[in-house]
Amino acid sequence: MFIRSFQDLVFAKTKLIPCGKVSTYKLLAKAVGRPRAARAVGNALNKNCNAKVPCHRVVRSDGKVGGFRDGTAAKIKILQKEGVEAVKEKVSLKKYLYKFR
DNA sequence: AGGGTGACCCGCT
DNA sequence: CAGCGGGCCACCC
Repeated sequence: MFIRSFQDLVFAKTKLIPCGKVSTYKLLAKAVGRPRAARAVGNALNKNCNAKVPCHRVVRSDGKVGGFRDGTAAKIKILQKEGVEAVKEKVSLKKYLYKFR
């Protein structure tokens, strides 16, 4: 299918995040060509949390897990299942950060 | 068409 | 180092 909007582009990139890794809203925004649209990225994921899109693997640039449609706690729970350790709702980007190229 | 919202980021205090 | 405010962008009403 074809990408017809900024949102779809965000989903496409989010799907590329491998299991056990995480990415940030800002990096995602940059990957889609809108380095300043980190906010819009979060908005997009919030309205389209599909099972095909691992939106739970997207965290804030400071390492905080950020928010989640089903609750921050649930997001952390999933991340831990994936193998990502979260302390005080924060993850080590130095270890789990996945960079786009 | 205009205004308000949101899973954010950066800078200043 | 932590907290507060403003700025930015895309989507919905």
